[in-house]
Amino acid sequence: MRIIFMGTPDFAVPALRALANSEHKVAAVFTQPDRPKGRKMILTPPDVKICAQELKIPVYQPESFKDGKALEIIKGLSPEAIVVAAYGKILPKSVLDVPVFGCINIHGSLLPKYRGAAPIQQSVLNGDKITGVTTMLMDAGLDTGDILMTSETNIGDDETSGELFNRLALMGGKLILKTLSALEKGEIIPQKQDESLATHTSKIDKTYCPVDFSKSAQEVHNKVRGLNPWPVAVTEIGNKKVKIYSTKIRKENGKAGTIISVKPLVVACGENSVEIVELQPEGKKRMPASAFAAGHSLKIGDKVG
RNA sequence: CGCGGGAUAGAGCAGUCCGGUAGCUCGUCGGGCUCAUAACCCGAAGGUCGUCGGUUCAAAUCCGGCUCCCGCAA
Repeated sequence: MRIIFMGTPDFAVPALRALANSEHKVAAVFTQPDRPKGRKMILTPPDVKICAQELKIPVYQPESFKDGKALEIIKGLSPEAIVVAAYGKILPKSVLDVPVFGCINIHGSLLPKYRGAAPIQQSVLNGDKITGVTTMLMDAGLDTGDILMTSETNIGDDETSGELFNRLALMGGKLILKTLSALEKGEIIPQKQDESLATHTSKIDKTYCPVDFSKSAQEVHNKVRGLNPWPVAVTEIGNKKVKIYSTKIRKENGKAGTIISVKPLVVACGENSVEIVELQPEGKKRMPASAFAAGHSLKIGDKVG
């Protein structure tokens, strides 16, 4: 099948690679324009662009679809399908209507649950046990199109968003191949989404980061792993701002938000407690919590948060 | 010139303002105690104080250049 691929971050890369290595022909890749990133605001190309260049596939980075130029390019490529994975732009109906097989989105949740921006992190934050990837036919709404195929997986008790991202990205790559070949053979009956089960997720930003130790240890743990590797849960220990990279749930109880053990470093929560395993103080590198404790003479009863 | 923190023993920190034999917690190694231990006690090893230059009788500390690391903001 002749396809156009649209995607931006690392999540989309395995799908692009899977397609490029398949019997399908990736005629072009659309991705977001290069953006300034990092401390020095260096202009950085999206991961998908880097991958596409390596695969010698033409790359287009339109700022907008509004002026119709991008539409002309897409029509000129005469794709049979457009595959979209975390592209980060809304496609107008005029584009959706171009390919005969339609525009197929790879979404990082089991739709209709978690429509929208950050489904993978949201599923970890909520402590879900099961998630997956969905391929769907895009329509004018936000992740509201008919479902083609799904693939499920369990979320590990200590799995981080980053780890789940990687797994789902690979699953997405496999699923899109299955979906395309089934579509070609006419073996798929698109399923309407059950609107009564639909939920939405918003973008994750740093307002999610502060940890509330009055919540249960499980909720704290979910926040820590859900926000890893970005933007990372934060709190304050000994007047220092620290990011918390990983925690373990423990059964001890105590006054919420206080240290109940220094070695290992354990903080009491509203219910049970969490051991802080790895953290990063402001201006410092990541370090084991034991190292941080060694240099800051923390005491049992010290307040955290 | 976006704002800011940092580089000192294997790790994490103090010491820098006010120059004068480099210290703390942890780890490591040896010994002791113990049924036992990640607990406790005793002891030991381990550092050209990021780099280059300047001032000085004397620099981790004061002055200037350079390199690297990180937080915030975007």
